[in-house]
Amino acid sequence: MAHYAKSAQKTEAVFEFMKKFYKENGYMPTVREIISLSNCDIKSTASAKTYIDRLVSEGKLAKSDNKNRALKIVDDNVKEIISVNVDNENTTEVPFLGNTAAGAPLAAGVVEDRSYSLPNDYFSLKGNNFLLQVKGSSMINMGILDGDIVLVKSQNTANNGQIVVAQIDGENVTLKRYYNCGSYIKLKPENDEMEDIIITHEHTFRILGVATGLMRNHIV
Amino acid sequence: MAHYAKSAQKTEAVFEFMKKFYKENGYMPTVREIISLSNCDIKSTASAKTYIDRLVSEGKLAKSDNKNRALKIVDDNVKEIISVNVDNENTTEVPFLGNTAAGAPLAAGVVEDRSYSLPNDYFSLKGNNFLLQVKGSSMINMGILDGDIVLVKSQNTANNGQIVVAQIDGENVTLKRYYNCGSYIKLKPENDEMEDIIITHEHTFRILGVATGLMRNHIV
DNA sequence: TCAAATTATACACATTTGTTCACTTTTTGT
DNA sequence: ACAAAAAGTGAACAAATGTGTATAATTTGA
Repeated sequence: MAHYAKSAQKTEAVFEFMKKFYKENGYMPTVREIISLSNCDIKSTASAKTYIDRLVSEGKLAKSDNKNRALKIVDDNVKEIISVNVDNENTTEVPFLGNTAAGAPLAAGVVEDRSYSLPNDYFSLKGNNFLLQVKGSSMINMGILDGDIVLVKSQNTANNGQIVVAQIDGENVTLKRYYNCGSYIKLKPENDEMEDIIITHEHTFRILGVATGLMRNHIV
Repeated sequence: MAHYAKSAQKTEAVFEFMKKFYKENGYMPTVREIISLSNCDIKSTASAKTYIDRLVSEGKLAKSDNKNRALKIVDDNVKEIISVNVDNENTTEVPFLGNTAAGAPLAAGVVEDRSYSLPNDYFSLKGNNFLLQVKGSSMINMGILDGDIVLVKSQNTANNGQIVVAQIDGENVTLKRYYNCGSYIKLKPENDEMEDIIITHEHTFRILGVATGLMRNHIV
């Protein structure tokens, strides 16, 4: 009863076409539209029907017999299909760019693989923002713990005393309190056991943003 | 060409039915389904078609001729139609019930005057949850600061060592680490300068929930 | 290479569905 | 109350669409 691997790919292609069609038109394609409009190289209504039946048996489509276009995408991401990434009035999508030890999270061409919808009536989300996960306990005195996600407002300058996301020598990204001392820059961890970091002119230094918020999804 | 006011209401009722049907089924009703399934008291397919045509001419529906169920809701709030309940694919509304010094936030009949949409792919939002703002610095060792908003999962029991929202003597609500010591209950503040709270049987004690997350909208 | 399983095709057919039309009923404005 | 306009009805029809069957082509595993 199992079907061949190659066919599984084609089934998926048909499914993709159907979702695309649904997104564009608001209703599902007919078997004949699958033949003529998809690029799946299907020439018979019976074949199209076979794929639909398979998708139904795989649980990806719901179907009522003998009804025209009466197919429903049961995949959880139907909503995603319909309303693509829409910020509604209460939330704003903010990209998640990795963690503070992960090198250059804002390098050109970085593709955000994830984002979170944040309540914009709680967080201040003007301008460009991103999220970063904290690694280590260097900001423990500020109530910023290992694993927390900080909300960062993108900007390349900061005032003394602000908590910044900074990149040193084009390498790792770090979250520290920032002081511009003229001839050098001081990054102060909020952890009594850690030393200040002094950035001299021999190093490249770049501010990526300023921390403006925080999320934590486990309390231990 | 104009039609009567009463009919306009009926047109709207048909439209509402169609949107509801679409929301539930993922596809639009046929003229015959409008007759049998809506409560609009329509007995003829021609009548149903008349309403559809009117909705199309009003710009509320888009239609391709001679196609089955080939209707599209052009209203901007399609997304709202699809994902009801304000919760869209990524967020869940969680009520904000005041602060930890605000008396009984969960008293019967309390009306939440506010709520926030939280990203449910970050926070764990199974079951009933609410939000509470922390007053004071009793949990500072846990990285929970004055003014933070804690996410609380509603439950009336807890394990030893969990951070609970509790109500003592029916009065103020407090956030502390919980230990059931048999003959008494100990609430331990995570602050070296504060004393444990011992709840004896002379007091009433009630667990309202367990802290599972945290938000902060300012980093100083 | 060979046979079985799978996939694909063409076509006929039945059902679903949109559309039209003649007619009736209801509503509206005077 | 009356006529015109609008709305509603039922039935017939045609188009769109899903379904089943017989058959051919392809793929798979040995």
